[in-house]
Amino acid sequence: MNKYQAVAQQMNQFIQQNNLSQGDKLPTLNDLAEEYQVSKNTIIKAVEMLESHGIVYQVRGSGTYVRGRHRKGFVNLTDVHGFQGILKEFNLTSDVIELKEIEPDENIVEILKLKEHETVYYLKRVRQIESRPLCIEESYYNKSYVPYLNEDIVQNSVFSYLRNDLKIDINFSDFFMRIGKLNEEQAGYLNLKPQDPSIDIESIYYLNNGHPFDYSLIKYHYEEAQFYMQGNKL
Amino acid sequence: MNKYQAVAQQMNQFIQQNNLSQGDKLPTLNDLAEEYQVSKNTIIKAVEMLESHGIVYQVRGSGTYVRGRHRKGFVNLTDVHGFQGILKEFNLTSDVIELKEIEPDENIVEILKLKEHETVYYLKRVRQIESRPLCIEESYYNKSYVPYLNEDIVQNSVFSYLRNDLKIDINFSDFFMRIGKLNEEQAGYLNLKPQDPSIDIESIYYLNNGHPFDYSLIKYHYEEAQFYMQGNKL
DNA sequence: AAGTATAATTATACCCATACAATTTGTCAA
DNA sequence: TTGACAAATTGTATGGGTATAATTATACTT
Repeated sequence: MNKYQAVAQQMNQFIQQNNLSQGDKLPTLNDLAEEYQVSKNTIIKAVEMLESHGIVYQVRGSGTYVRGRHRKGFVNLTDVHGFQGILKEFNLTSDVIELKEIEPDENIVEILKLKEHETVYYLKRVRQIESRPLCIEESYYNKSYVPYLNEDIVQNSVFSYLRNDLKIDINFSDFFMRIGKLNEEQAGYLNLKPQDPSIDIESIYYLNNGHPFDYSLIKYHYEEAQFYMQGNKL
Repeated sequence: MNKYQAVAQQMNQFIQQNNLSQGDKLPTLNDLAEEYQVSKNTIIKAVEMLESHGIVYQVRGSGTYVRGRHRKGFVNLTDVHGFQGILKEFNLTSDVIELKEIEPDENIVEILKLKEHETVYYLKRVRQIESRPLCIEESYYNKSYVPYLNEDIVQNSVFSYLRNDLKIDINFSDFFMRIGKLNEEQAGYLNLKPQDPSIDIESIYYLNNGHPFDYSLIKYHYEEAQFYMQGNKL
């Protein structure tokens, strides 16, 4: 791991363990550089990383301060695979509806930039929060990049499997959100009525080389799901 | 303006004007540094800026590439006050319902960290896209930071007034999103029925010194509004 | 004594130069 | 076709400056 990442991680741990909150001041950059035995620019990069994750903010001429913690119960769209994890304070479970290898339709081929006859893993899950249905998720993974999946893996976090075991790093992602309607089957999974609204989020995840490898369509329970996101300085 | 901002702006212009699209390769960092007559560090910072705005992505060992343009018709939550602007390809108009100076309730006082007897501007607008109602917006501006507003200003973009005239820069912001329901008055403004769903977004905007100065609650028309956002590398 | 302007100090932001590391891509030989 | 190697390109780390905003201390005035 790189120095600035290691430092950022340690600083984050320090903040969490000491339960620092909104407005608490951190040592100056010079002191931090001294403390962690790195150069000024490296500590700056570490703090920038924490800043981009919404953990601290910096004020020129004044110092570096801790940002208020996010409200609980909100799905964090900013930090999907970052320091905090999604809704980690709650008990998340999954029912796997379907997992199979398929040759997908044109739409998916286009989105994932698949070549002729390339296949994908199709995964359909219903995810619960504290045993209440939260969302229906349909995902397509390019099999060239994700060569193997099984029920065990998809029962838990697919992303941590990708990161920890396959050493796949996500570079960036696109999210599209709108309001949809539930059909009968979907309503059944979410304990709602057909024609009830749903929060539909399409996601496309890209690898470090800029190639898309995962397309997901998630329908969230409109009463259970709340989202948090964060804007940073232009 | 700083060098790296100026360079980023020029590079962005170049990308837009030459209509570069997904996967198009930019010159190497060395060449760009040469071209714009800045150091390698500065060009790196400029490219990082473009990257964080979702305009380009970088692949180590390979080069810098243009990201695909976002779908049209989506409110860009990533880049609220950045290069692209919100829905600038559409005709956005506003009806000002109310603009007044008030002493707000406890909730607002808490969120905006107001001192005893500090007042705020309260602004209520209905915003239309291509003459169709898009959202109802209620905003509270801390009068200590936004000393003056009038109907003319709020008819247009409040943010560009803040940036260009008051020299107020936003450091970061929080967004909370959930599904709400419309009451009779709100349904009237949006041409919907009472009890219809709405997309509710709460926003808090913070100044460079970390102080919140604007709290907004927006109810979007659930059929008109679609949102785009973007995740960046962890 | 209290408030106000001014100066000094502190702290982050920006810019530059350099060195080397890590990754991808192209080349060439076996 | 494959593998090894070289070249190209971005990423990381360090060190040194200058600029600018915020804070604190000082001096001054009333």
